[in-house]
Amino acid sequence: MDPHLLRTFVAVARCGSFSEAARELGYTQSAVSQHIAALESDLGAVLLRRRPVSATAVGTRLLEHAGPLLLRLDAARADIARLTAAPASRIVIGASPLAMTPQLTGTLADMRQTQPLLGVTVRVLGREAITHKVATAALDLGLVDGMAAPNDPLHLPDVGPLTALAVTEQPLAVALPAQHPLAGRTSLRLTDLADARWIDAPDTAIPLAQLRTAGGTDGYRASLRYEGTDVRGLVVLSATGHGLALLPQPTIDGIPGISAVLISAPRLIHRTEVLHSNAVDGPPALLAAALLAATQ
Amino acid sequence: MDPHLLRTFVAVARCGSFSEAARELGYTQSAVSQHIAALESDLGAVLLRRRPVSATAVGTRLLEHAGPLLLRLDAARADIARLTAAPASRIVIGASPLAMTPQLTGTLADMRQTQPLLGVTVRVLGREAITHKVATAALDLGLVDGMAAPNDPLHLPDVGPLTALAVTEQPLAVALPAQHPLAGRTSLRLTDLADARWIDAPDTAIPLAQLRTAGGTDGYRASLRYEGTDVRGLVVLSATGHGLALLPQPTIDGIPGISAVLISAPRLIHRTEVLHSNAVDGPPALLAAALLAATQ
DNA sequence: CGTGATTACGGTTGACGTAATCATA
DNA sequence: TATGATTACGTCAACCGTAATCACG
Repeated sequence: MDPHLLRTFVAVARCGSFSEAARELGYTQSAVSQHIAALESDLGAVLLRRRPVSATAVGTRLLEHAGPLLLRLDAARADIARLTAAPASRIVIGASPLAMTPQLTGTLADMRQTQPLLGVTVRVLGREAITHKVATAALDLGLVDGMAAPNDPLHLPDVGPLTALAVTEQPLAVALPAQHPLAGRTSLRLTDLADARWIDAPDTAIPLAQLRTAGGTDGYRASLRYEGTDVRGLVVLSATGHGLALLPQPTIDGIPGISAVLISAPRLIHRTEVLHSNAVDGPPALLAAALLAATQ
Repeated sequence: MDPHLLRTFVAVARCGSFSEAARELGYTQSAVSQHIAALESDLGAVLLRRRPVSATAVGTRLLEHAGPLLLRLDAARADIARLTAAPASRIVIGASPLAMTPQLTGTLADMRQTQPLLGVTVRVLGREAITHKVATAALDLGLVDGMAAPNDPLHLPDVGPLTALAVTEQPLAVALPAQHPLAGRTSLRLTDLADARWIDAPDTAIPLAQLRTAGGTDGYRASLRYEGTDVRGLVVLSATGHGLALLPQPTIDGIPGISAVLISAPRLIHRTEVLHSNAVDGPPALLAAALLAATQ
């Protein structure tokens, strides 16, 4: 189970073609064929059906292992490189849309005044992408938001020794169109909305899959899938009755046409965390410390 | 970053000796030396100090990556082998001490009546060991307990695509000696006990480290460390005033000399989960389903 | 000095490319 | 028949062992 072979395997499975994967990896068709043959003989199972190429049951299972494995391997490489290399003067921050609160951007502004030469890039991404990219050093710092029980850490994929620190906890609210029958309420139980129509915006609002897990039901059906990372667009959709969305209360409060109704049960909050490789020094760690200090 | 090299590296770091690691791995001293040299040149950093052998800062960091990485690699191997091999008639169950409730052992007894030929082994272990061993197929089924927010899954190390299903949720209680001033209370806030003396029994009761995380304080100091997996021994220690322990309420209720005082805040419960490789058939999956069905 | 890590060197193995062959849409 | 996977084979590098060397206690 050489990582090279695994890498080839995932490439072939993704491309659906030996030759295409070979091109992508800079190998010959033959080498790819030999890689797959080596893996299959090593594991004693057929991993791929050929012509057309598709993963068998065993192959599919192996893919579930291979992804995280290769990610962690890249993360380890990148982490060691980060320790070895000199600290950069440029810093790239990845943030999920709801993590971009005025509170956080404010402290970032303060930070820049003390270190004006620091080149800063902010990149808005989905939550999983941020975790992966922080681990593999494609980002210096991550700001991730999500839903959790009070004082509970977010459930982030385990991609290596990263430091996650809570920055904010805000109440959760449903974005209801102003004319919605429940719009007048001050609070609601989440389960009361299990049969409503929701907008599934996994990279922006709380993913519906998470609501189902938290509620233990298979409700929270999606009327619309929203791909992308723009909060305003989601709010506009919600205001015009396309469906509900679960968001931090301050984000939706005061927006015309929308009523923010707090979730009273189960006890869940919206949480933002800073994510970085747990180096003690360097601009990312300093900035993380500043964000943490500013919000406590 | 060949896994072979990583494996050699962790062996050397653990043994504190190239020659000892060579013996353990079945290599020559020379091969081990070459492995370490290859790793160091690949990563461009010195990983080990020699004479005596100890890990450098970079080496220590690499060790943090290498452990989980190699574990996942073993898990992937074992998982594929499990899919390929015929289902065994023997089943090995790993359980953390507090997961061994009459409720669970009862359903296991029922199960044996329907499948009397099934050879069953029960092995009591620490939580981490169970997760690792289920992932690497050293166990067919795991019963793990822990502390969590209501309806929240346990925070288990991510060692691959395992299925974790909730079996029980029980209230948490502190085991107080009967003569303790707070023993008469029906419930307590956990933070009120932050300055008390605790027994740190990470493999039996709730680990104190977790209490600190949940409470956000660095209290809950240990007066005694209890290694091992025997609940009765822990209770005896607690009854004779050696320190407090956090346990599921039913476990301590009714034991003479001990008062079980419920935890009212923060909202935390004791949860038990069944853990198994998510195969759909075979004895482990059937047993997991039976356990789940019996407790809902 | 002696134990233990490193370096030198050789044999074997394994990996990849070229090219021929096979199989399937 | 054409595209694309497999097999055959040659070359080259990588790996590990033997043995000599080096270095620290």
